[in-house]
Amino acid sequence: MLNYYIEVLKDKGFKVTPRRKAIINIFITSNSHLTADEVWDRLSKKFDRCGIPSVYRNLETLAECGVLTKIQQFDRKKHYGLCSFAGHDEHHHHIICVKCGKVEEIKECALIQKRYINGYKVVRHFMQVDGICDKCLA
Amino acid sequence: MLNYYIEVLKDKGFKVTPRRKAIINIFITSNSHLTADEVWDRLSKKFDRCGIPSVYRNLETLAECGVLTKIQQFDRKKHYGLCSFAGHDEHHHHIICVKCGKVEEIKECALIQKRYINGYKVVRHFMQVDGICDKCLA
DNA sequence: CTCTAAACAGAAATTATTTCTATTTGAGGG
DNA sequence: CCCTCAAATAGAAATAATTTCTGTTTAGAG
Repeated sequence: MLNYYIEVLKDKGFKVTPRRKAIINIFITSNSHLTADEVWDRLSKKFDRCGIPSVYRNLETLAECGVLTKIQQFDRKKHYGLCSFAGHDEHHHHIICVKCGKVEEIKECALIQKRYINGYKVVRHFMQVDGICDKCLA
Repeated sequence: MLNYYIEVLKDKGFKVTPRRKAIINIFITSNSHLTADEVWDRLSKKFDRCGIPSVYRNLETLAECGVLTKIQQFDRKKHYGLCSFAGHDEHHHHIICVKCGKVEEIKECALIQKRYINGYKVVRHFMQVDGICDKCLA
């Protein structure tokens, strides 16, 4: 699983550094979305020296690669979740469990083939669904 | 137009204050989405004394009423746009012109009637479409 | 008109994020 | 395996959006 994401990183021309591997692992094991601060906390336990600017930069880089996806929460922090569609070019969005924070991919999309809406030429769109996952429902 | 939004405010049990009327007017005349800072700039020209915390609070209040809608941009500021569906309970999303910033309502939505996706019980969802409006296309 | 909760100003605090500079390191090429 | 260098990094400091706090004002119900 880690190796797959590393390949995505390489493919996009980014270096595979210990921090980046560790950050991906943090997301794999956390099974939830995390903020820069939360990632930094966990990263600090694995590395003696660890700057927060690197965390911000790496999260942004990983999001650029599609390894992570940005998640909209109701605080003023940026949240990121692991995206299992990384590397694929498949159009998709995400659903997030409001209880446990789990992130999954969904393919439902009203707009995938629409080029114009209300006379606007569509440039991009994003959708986020918040829900409660099956485990949390049980 | 202003009066319509004022009614929405009243209906929700909020007071109709000079600042709030002025803020709504700013959005009506700007015909684009604005940040707290931009609203404050314009408000300061109409009122001698004008605190930025009030601007933040009022934008949040107006968004709560549905008079304004929050718009996701690629900076780290909160953006708000006037919503002409305020007061209606009609399900809708927004399309924003990436050139002039105009905001319009759209009804296209893949999820309106879906209660479950991937086994998740859907709590809420939001979608934003970025595009180029007809005027900017011409 | 009076009263009260809501709205307000202004200053100060908070905090997420970015910038800057010097140092280190991954990985391609010899 | 070593050299090289652009990319990645640490750490400190700066930035800037937003919130909190306190005391004052005001909208609107009665």
